[in-house]
Amino acid sequence: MTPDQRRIQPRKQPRQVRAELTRQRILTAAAHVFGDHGYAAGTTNRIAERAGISIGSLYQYFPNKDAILAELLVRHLDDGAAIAERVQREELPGPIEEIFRLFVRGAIESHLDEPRLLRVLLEQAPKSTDVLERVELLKKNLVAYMRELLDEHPEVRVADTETAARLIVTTVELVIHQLVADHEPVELGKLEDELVAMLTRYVRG
Amino acid sequence: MTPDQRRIQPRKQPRQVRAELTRQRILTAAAHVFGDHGYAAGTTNRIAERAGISIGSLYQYFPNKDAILAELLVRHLDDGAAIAERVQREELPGPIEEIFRLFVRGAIESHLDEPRLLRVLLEQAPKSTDVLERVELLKKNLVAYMRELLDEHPEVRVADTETAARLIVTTVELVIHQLVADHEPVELGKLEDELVAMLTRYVRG
DNA sequence: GTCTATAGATAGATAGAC
DNA sequence: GTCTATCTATCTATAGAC
Repeated sequence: MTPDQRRIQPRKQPRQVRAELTRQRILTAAAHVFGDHGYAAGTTNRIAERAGISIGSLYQYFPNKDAILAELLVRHLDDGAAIAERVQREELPGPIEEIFRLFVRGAIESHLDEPRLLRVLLEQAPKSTDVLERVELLKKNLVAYMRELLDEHPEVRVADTETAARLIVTTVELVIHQLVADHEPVELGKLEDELVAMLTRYVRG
Repeated sequence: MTPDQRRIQPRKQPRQVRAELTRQRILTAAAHVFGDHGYAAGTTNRIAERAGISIGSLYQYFPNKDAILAELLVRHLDDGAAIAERVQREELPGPIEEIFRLFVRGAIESHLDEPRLLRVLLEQAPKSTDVLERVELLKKNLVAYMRELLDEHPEVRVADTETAARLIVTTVELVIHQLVADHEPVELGKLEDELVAMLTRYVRG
């Protein structure tokens, strides 16, 4: 950026900030539209309309429809990774039940915002190889971490920790995707309790 | 049908049989096409091509694309219901672990044929209210039956059997959808064992 | 920078010949 | 009954005015 450009716009709301705001408006609108209508019926026209801009403007911020989807998914994955990291730092100690509870609760939290959107993202959206790789990598990391945890924790008595880790990660992911989308928050507490109980009793043998 | 009509076509391959055969050809082709390409890219043209008929003929047998999807899904649901009934007749006696094994194995069996198709049917296909109601009803029945089973079985020590039944049915359904599609048959045995173990230890407290 | 208008592509579905 | 040819609708994406 040259000094000239800085002098031209000395007011508030410099270009980049305003542009970033519009980007966010589009992403938020897209999240609602995809969540409400699904992938195919979540048209770029609808997104632009909901964002309060024209279709032409939308294409100034994103090269195509799938780029919007990809950004929404990456955003969610980053959330998930952040939560996973947080959990991994916090809870080396404690009973296995508490560890599972942190894990499950983190997963629930990261799905509370837009549960219907997430099902669209993960189930319907055509994923680019790039995004697919990210998903696979994140899941692989989770499984590896879970296996390590099972191997090291004294309470755990399951034999095949690799299979167990995959089963646990898959179960938590899938059950939460479905249950968060279908149930009221008041019931989520109970489901969390039962899911944690199921996993705990499983690994204790 | 009048006597005249009977006399006009005395050969083999009466109309209805041949028509039913064509219907089945279309459904089989559609199963492959949807499984391979997904919902959106599973076009009626591709289905007709794979079935070896023209697009016009296809529309003589089905009113629209979604009717084909719906019939495939209903067919699968009927399979599932049949298996559930079979299990319900067989296994009042025996340890809870064996009951879960029948349940899980039945679920796996009914997904072995066309796992990728099933994911498309259940995740991507826009479901009509009619089909949605059928799915809900089947699931409700399964949950009710599972709850009854938990309530009556002496080994079961879980408190909230309603929530537990829903968690179990959801877990089996989702985990199997995903795992059958993703894994080789050789691994399915291990996953079955672990899933059964998880459920058994869960309800035993 | 934002808009309107529209190009370009492809889908589902139908008409009408044979 | 089956086909080809085509209609209609709808979507993504772009061009060009302001």
